[in-house]
Amino acid sequence: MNKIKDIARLANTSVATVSRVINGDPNVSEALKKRVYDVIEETGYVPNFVGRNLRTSKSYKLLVILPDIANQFYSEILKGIEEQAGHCGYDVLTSITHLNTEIETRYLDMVKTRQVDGIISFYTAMDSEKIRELARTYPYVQACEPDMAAESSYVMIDNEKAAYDAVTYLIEKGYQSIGMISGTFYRNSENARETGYRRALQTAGLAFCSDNIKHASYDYATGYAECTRLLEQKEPVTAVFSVSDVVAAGAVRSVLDHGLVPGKDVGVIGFDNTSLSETYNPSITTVAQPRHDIGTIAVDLLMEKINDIHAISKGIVLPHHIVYRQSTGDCAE
Amino acid sequence: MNKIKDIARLANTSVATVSRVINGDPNVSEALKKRVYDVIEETGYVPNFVGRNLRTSKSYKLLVILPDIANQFYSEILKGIEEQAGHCGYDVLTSITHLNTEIETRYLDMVKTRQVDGIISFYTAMDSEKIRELARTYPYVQACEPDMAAESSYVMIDNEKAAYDAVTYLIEKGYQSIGMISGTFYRNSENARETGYRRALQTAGLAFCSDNIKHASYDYATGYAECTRLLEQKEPVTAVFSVSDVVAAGAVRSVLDHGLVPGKDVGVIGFDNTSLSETYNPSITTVAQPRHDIGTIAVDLLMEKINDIHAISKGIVLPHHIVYRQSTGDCAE
DNA sequence: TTGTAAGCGTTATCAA
DNA sequence: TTGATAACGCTTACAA
Repeated sequence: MNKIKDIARLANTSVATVSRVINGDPNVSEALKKRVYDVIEETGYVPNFVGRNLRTSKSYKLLVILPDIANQFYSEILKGIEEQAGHCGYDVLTSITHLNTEIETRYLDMVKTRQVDGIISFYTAMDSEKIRELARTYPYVQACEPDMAAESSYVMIDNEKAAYDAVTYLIEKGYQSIGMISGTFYRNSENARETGYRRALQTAGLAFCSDNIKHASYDYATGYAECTRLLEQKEPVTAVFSVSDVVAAGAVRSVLDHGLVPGKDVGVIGFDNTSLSETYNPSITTVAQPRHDIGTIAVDLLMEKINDIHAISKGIVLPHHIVYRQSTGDCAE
Repeated sequence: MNKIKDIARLANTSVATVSRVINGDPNVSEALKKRVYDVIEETGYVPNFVGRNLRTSKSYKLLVILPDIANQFYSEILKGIEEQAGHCGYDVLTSITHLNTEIETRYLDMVKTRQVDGIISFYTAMDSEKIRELARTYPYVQACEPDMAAESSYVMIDNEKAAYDAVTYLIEKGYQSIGMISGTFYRNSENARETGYRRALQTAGLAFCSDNIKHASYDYATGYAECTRLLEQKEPVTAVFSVSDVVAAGAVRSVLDHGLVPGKDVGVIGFDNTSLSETYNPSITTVAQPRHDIGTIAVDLLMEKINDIHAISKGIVLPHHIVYRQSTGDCAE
């Protein structure tokens, strides 16, 4: 494998000059520049970035840590991240933890071991103190599901208000007995959304009944099962607010299997506006997050920390909106 | 930021010894080892892997290049890759090209610039000659959608036979006029599947009509639109074989909107056994690929090349199977 | 404009 | 068992 030294020898010049040519330094004569380019062309030389990165203490790589790629939700966010990172001259690498702390540790270490310049994380299973220490010392930004105790920069929506808005909409639609299918993983947002759910009931003067909050994994089957419980309990619900679209899809199916009509007999609202909510039959009303913006802003926040690790940590809250579809009787067939 | 030199000074020893301790060299006295560990603990020292990687010419990182993360299909494959890579002491990084050649080039270069030890690619938009040269010189394995001219190792299913099996099943179910919704991106597998479709018709003595092959993007909307064309053309089809589940979902919806019953009036088969095919209403019969095995085998093939870049290139073909669901009248409600 | 040489943080060779 | 030091491939003062 050719190194810069070989190129210098073949082009009859010094490694410094070759380096200058590679890095577009204008202070190289046209003749020499051409000679070097020719040799690079001939030999197919590619600089070793490990050597470069060591010397410059920069990798121009960002790492995005996702809990789970199966979640449609992250696709559009990632596009925003890549777009903005590209503007800043950074490449984006992604890793998936599958909610495993050991794996997460390995990837978090990539910023400590200088293999990436910063990290954007969408979920952490680590304890707060560890993350706090990390965020204090290395560029680290949280998105969507921040651990507030970490005191890092973060970007997210107002989950409490989002839930409040969704449930309030169900109430406006005339549904009186509203259940919620929450989750068991993302406790921060789940708690916030449960709070919003209760506040909406309270504001409307509806009674809260703890039986009406169920908890599902983020999959279709448990969404189906928990909705079934809500529909078959002593005081059945007539509407369901779910913390995820796939769970809402399971719920809709349960409604159908009970001989009820989604959006008429039973209203259903999901969360995240994933393509499933759009394509499911019937289509599912859902709370949409500004995914692209979440991505670009996460990068901006990270850049601030990369440029100055002591930059003040910012929390940025972005607006959400509801997408109205058949499962609440909107957007008729 | 502490470096190995600092640790050596604080522990009153040499950098060589610290390096030995870090790397678990047994030839270090217990006393010294403890002293070094204590200092590492106190200081929170983390070795700089860029320095290490430069010295050892190894990164113990693999890069997986995906065309598009929105595709559910890759999630399980990625798990297989991560599992097997873990066994081999490698971390897995992922990048998404969005089918953009420029972006793909940037990520492919990571193996040339020595930032990763090898690459597994699920789709390439580059021209064959470039990929051939890359695969000759660096560890590079193709999965699912190989460019055969690249002469790299690869792992995939037999797409021709998979399509043949799917269409033959529709014929066995009694459908006589079978359409196909192919795609416009993954030409290798699409061509193979179109060939399999035609061979199945031929084998059954059914006439092939070019009007019966439509081409959709890999999304719901065009699946819906193309199926609509198949159902409304002069000689309407009574069954549809689609190269992707999401397209099949659109097709199913179109069938419903024509007042027809999927799995009875019109049979539909999708491809990839993504969760959508399982959860869609009605559920969708589909061709399943051995996703987990595709992942582990891709890693094995890559390791062979990492250990010896001149190792012979292997093509591995894995079995597929059909998952029977409602859209072909199986697996009754 | 060009070249020499130090240095990035590590590992590994060699000698002690 | 330990330590001194060269080397990995590159960038960047500094000197010429």
